[in-house]
Amino acid sequence: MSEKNKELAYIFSRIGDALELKGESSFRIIAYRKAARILEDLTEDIEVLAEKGKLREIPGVGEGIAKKIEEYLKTGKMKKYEEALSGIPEGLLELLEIQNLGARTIHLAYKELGVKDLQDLKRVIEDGSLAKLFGMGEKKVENIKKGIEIYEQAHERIPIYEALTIVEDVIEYLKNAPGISQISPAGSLRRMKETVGDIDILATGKNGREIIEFFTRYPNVDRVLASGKTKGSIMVKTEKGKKQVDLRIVEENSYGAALQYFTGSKAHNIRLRSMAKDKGLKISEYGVFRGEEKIAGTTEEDIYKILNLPWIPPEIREDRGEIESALKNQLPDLVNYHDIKGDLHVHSNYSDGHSTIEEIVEHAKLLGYEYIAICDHSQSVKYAHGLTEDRLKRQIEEIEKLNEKITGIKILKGIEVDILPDGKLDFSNELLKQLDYVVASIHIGFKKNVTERMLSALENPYVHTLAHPTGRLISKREGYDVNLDKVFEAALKNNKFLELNAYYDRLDLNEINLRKAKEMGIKITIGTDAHHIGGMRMMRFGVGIARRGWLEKKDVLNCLPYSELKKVLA
DNA sequence: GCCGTTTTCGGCCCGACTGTTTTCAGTCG
Repeated sequence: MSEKNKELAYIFSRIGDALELKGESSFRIIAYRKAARILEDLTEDIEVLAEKGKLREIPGVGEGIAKKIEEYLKTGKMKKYEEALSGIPEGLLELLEIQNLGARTIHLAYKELGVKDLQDLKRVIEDGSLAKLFGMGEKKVENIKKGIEIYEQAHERIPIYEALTIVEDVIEYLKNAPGISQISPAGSLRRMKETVGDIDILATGKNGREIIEFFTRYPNVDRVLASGKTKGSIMVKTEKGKKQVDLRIVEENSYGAALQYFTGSKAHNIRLRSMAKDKGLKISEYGVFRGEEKIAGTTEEDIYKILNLPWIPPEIREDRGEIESALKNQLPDLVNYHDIKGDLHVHSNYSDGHSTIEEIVEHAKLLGYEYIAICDHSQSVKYAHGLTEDRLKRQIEEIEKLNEKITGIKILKGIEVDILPDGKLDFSNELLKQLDYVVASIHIGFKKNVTERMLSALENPYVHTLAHPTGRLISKREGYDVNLDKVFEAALKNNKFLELNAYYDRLDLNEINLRKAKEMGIKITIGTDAHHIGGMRMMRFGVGIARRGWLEKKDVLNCLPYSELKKVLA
């Protein structure tokens, strides 16, 4: 939320890395990384918490970390950070991201061979000096070399959209593998994170080796990284480069335990295993054990049940309070894809979309929607062929005619009206008044008084929703310079909705902000911002992120049936 | 470094694989 939260999260994470390189106690390292993760997730402003003396109330923040936070907030510096990084060259920490290469080896290479960055590392591999170090050898070096290769071509995270496309194709292919029975995506993909590191698939079947071999013959395979009887790993060619896909085969009676384990998150799993331990049990990817005796493992539900927990949906398994809620039997009843009754943000070929209104409507019917809102750009957004007043009026007429003609679905006359650099809206109130649904957003002047402009838009009686409130693009840009706290307050006060833009590169608001909005009592709309009918399928990512933000059906405007939506918008 | 109705000290999730080792360390997920 606040800049300071992010800065501190970054600092603690770097301290963790630095201490790892220096061979510090692993528990201390874990403590720093945990603090980093929690700060990253925190919606409250750390400065505010510090002022109120509430730092120690944050789980994972004890005396030591609290003091360091205070020191940083007061002085802008942290002695521990400088200490931890001292004597560690700039390029060394980055090497921790390379597969098959860990802190011990990096440290060794640094001490013995003066390796300071990736370039040095490649050099000592080529000249053979790394292999000669104590405990090293040809094969280890060969694996590190492979790790570097993967790091260089595929280490960036994969957008959920791309990952899902790949995994669905691979799973479709795997259904024909000999003797395969159950198949599921696992990992952060199953948790619907906005980006994923790698693609994990879990399956059961009679002959693991045969299934893995079948897997390695997947048509788009670029290279086989590993192929055994329980695990296979391939690089798949995609439009955007090569991506790694892992397949694991487990026994039928371990499927639940393995699925739970490989879905993660790591933090969530550690909590579960701790709880199990307190009960004298042990959880592994093979099952739950009391001593030697296996007492669960076939289904995920069984694993949770043994800990007296209801099954927890994958999207919220992040150790962000879901276990506490589950213990109290107060898990949210998360919104589902089939709860969505319409798409409230679609562009037509009137502005920069590629589909006609009729095509969009037909497609919306196919998706089972009750309504659809056409929200094209307004006149000032020239690059998107924004509608002039005249063209908007023509569109209104077309929609009115279509509404008389078609059955089974309602078309809402909408607009995505720009909030101009001076804070005014791009159309007059007289015109906006004629529309069913008004979305306001910023496309011009990202750095110019964004907060004030949004606040004034939220004061306008004809605006319903603020679209993509932070303006971030996941793979491209940071987002507006905006004070979201103020925007949220204004939305609440004026009874406005905030958008979860489901376009895979936006996913804006993100899960953390969604949860905050929900807790404040602000309702959310999920819109795809589709520019062609194919883009309307982005709704599933929107719902995935909504679930990660703990949203329930009642928190989402477009879960309302048309009759009720109409009343709310009026 | 954090944490605690079993502990204010002594724990902190678990197992597999690999490669380098004569019994284990490093790395991964």
